[in-house]
Formats: sequence, structure tokens, C-alpha cells
Amino acid sequence: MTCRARPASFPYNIAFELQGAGPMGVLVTGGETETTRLRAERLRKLKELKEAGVNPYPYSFERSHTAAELKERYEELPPGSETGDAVRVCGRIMNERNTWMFVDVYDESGKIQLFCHKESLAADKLQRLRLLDKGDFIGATGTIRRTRAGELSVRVTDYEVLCKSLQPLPDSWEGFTDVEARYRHRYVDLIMNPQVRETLRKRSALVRSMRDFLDGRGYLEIETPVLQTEAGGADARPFVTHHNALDIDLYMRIATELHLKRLIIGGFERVYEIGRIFRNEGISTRHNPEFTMLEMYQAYGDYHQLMDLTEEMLLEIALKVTGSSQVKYQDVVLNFDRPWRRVTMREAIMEATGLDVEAVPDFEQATKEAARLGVELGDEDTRGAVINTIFEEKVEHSLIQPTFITEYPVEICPLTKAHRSKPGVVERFELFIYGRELGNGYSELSDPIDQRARLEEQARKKAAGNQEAHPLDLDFILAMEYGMPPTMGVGVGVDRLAMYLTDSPSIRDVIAFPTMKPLPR
RNA sequence: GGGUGAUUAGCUCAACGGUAGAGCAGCUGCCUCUUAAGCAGUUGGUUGAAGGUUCGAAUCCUUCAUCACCCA
Repeated sequence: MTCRARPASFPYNIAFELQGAGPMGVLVTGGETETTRLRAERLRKLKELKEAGVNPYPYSFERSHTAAELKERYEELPPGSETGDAVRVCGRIMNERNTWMFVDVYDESGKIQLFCHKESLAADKLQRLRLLDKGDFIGATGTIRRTRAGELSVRVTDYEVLCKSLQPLPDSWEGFTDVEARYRHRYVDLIMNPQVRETLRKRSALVRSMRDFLDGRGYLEIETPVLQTEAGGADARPFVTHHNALDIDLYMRIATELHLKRLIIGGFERVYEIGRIFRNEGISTRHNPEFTMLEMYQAYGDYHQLMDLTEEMLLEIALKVTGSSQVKYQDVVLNFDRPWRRVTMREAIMEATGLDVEAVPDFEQATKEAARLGVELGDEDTRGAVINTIFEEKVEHSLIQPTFITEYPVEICPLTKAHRSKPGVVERFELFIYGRELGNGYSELSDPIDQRARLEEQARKKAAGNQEAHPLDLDFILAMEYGMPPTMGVGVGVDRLAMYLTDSPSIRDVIAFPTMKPLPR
């Protein structure tokens, strides 16, 4: 049966689908394509290897050195010199020159060149090299030499195939640059673009130093539920899922806040979680539907101490990940040295627009001021919400260097303690870097009666159709009635921080497998 | 959600109403020599999908899909 003659009812199976491929290996059925041909060549070589008694998918390989270890160890070896030092190296074949005389093999640490010459490699093994392709894995035994051209090499005396690859790799000279293909086939992106591996390594270092910082100060990392009957703790739409045995809908968490506070109520004084958060919102260079956030809570502290701690932590992370407190990001240099600027929202708006929001008495006046400033409003329904929108429109984008904005309107902060001396505002800060929100912290509201009133107000908004309003989590209020000590708590966007510390323009660059809309079958 | 743009060989890109091309990869041969991929030859396409206009469409129009950027 030919592919083209295949009736529509032909049963799909993976082996058949893999026959053909569209652009960048997007699997399709049927059709004689270039990929089919390239793949068929590799299948032919695979068959020939098997016929020659070679297992192209063996079980292990005992390596003596990585490429980087050899480079370091033989740094002083002069060009043109041979040693008798036997080594065993392995990795992926990325390049071949002069009909397999020179083979570039990459392991995770870097490149090592294989030198395959008839003087040292048996004739049948030499001939069999031609059954290999770029992308295959190889393990080689040989002796160390440095070529006249100065390239550290292994003079191969024997080798074995460690994996036969069936898919052609992109052109290594022109590179693999198609953004969509890179994200959809991240494994190819990782093979071809070393920068991608470096970015993910730095992200790993970031998370590690974040943990080190908190663990070193006695914070306890505790995991809280992803599946919840109410998704609270933030203004966001949740994902809904279903539990079959219980036959109930569950929501995926949009914050870890309400559970971490329950732990404070339970007696832990320093807790944190670096956890995956899910928000059912749009996708952009700054938003992925699932992302990672640090939330940290500490008893007996307030938002002033919290700003100090946040500064200290982020400076330490920047130093550990990038080696400097001065971090180049896109067109600017971000200065993480302390102290960072702290300014109230009122002052920031006044500075940018001349408007003193303290002189704005109510919602009606606030909307008039917004209109006067050319700020378009959406579904803002309170004075505080309008002021916040004015801030977002007129100030936020200008906060390039790390800046704490403090004293938010009470209406938009249902989980925050009222300011101890100023009416209408709460003890909250948001941290802005490069014009974007990176962190959010406050003196946590601990009055159960006030908390209930604020969440009931949110629930009214939710009932009225505001899908981002907080739900009324009665168990959370019950917990709070048992008593929560004065507490400070902060959330920090790990992905956005990773963007800054790796100079990545898109959040997708710092997520190994970003969310992609599926292609039609 | 709105606007703008992109989608052509495995990869990177041309061709912009008149015969679908190049480089690299692949294949064959030669060569035991290097690093921009040794030399020579050669294969490879439902131009994202479906309609439409036209003597003729990769090119113009419509719808759809995906991605990017900007705005909300």
C-alpha cells in the first residue's frame, strides 16, 4: 500500500506516522517528502549496522573523561604531539570532516575531536564509519594527541555506536532559528543552541541559590496543594479540572498564599514554597499559563523588614547566578546593589502626573482624573482600583531599576493589613524591575473579622461576574479565627527573575517546555 | 480579544502575475588530507490548509491554522 492510496479510515499508528514529516519534523501521515528520504537513508544504515552484527542501541559505555576534563588536563600539550595516554570518550556526533577522518563529538561539557585514521583503526571499522550520521551517539577508545592545527583529539583505535539517530539535524552553520520550531521541538533547540542549555543551567542555579538563602535562615520548604476546591490568594482566573472518584470540579492553584498562612497559624514561623502556579490567562512574552513563584512567610515581621529581606535575597541570587550586582538586561544595566528605591504609590503618581491621589475623595472623582490623564478604564469599580490603574498606566513602565512601590489602596488588597497610621492604604509593596512587576509583599491581614468582611466583598464581586475576584474560602477564615501572629509574606516571580538574570527577552526562553497551542492533526 | 507581519527542500534563505531556485545537509565517486563542511557529480517541492480571481498564482482576493511583535 502506498501512502497516497491510503484510505481515510486507515488506522493510525506511530510507526506509520513517523514515515513522513512536515516542516521541522512535524509528524504527518503519508506523502513522499524529503524527510522520508533522509530518514530512509538512516534506516538503511541502521539495517546495515545490524547486519554487520552491531547493536546500534547498546546498554552502557564506560567513559574515562569528559571533553572538558581532557581539555583541562592536556592544556599544555603542544601541537603536533602524540601521547600514549589511553582514554574513552563518548557523545553526540555533530560534525564530520574529510570523510569521517575528523569527527566532532559533543558531550555535555563540550567538544572533543576524534581522529579516525587507517594507521590506527581497523579497515572494517573505518569503512563502517560511513554508516554513521550527524546526531548519532558514539563511544570511542584511543590515545590523546594534539593535531598540527592545534586541535586536541583522540586517535581512535576502536569505537562503538551508542545510538543511531533517525532524524536529520538542522544545518549547523545556518543554525536553527525558527522560533516556533525551537519551542515545539525544544530537544532539537537544546542540541543545536548551546545558549539554551546555558539559560536553563542559570535558572537552575537561581532556584538553588534561592533555596540556599532561605534554608540558611531557617525557613522550612513545605509543599501545599495544587488541586483546590477554591482557588484563592490572587486576582486571577483558575484552570478547572475534575476529580472522577469524588465527582467534583477542582481548581488548580493560582497562589500558595492561603495554605502557607495556614502553616503559620499551625505554628511554623518561617515557611516557603517554590511552586508551580497556574493562571488561565493570555500568553505573552511575559506570561506563561504555568509559571513558578516563590512565596515566603515569616511570623512576627512586617513589610518594612520584608523589603530588607527581599533586597538581600535578590542581591545574593544575582551575585551567585551572574557573578555581579550589575546585570545587563536588554538595553539597560540593572543595579541590584542595596538599598533600592522605596516610594509610595501616591508619591510615584504625583511625580509622574502631578496628581495627588490623597486629594481624590471618591470613585467619581477618580474616574474624572483618569479621563483627564488619558487613562482608559476597564471594569474598575472602586476609587482604589482606578488609582491603581492610573499607576499602572502612568508609572509602572518607568520603574527600570529595582524599586519598591508602597502603600496600596485598601480596596485592591483583600489580604493585607491596613496601614498603621495612614487611612485608605495598606502595608503592601510591589517590586518593579524593568517596568514590570517582579514581587509583591505585605504585612498579612490577621484580623479574622476584617478578613471575612473583605473576602465577602470579593465574593460579591465574583457573584456579580468578576472572574478574577477572590472566592470566599471559609476554612481559611476559620483558620484565622484560631489566631495568626503578625506575619510578613512575599511572592517573587521566578521566571521573570530568570529572564533578568539570563538576559532573556521572553519568558519562554527560561521555561524548558513553554505552553504551545497544538497543531491540527 | 484587536492590529501588523511571517509561513517556499531536512536547515537557512531567494524568486513578488509568466519554466519554483541557491547554500548547506543527503546520495554517488574520488581523496587519507582538517576545522566556514576536502574535491567532483547528483537527488530532493501539493510554496502552511481550503476556496476564489486569471489564459496562467509561491506571488492578487477570501476564509482557516500556527507563530512573532504591538495594543487591550
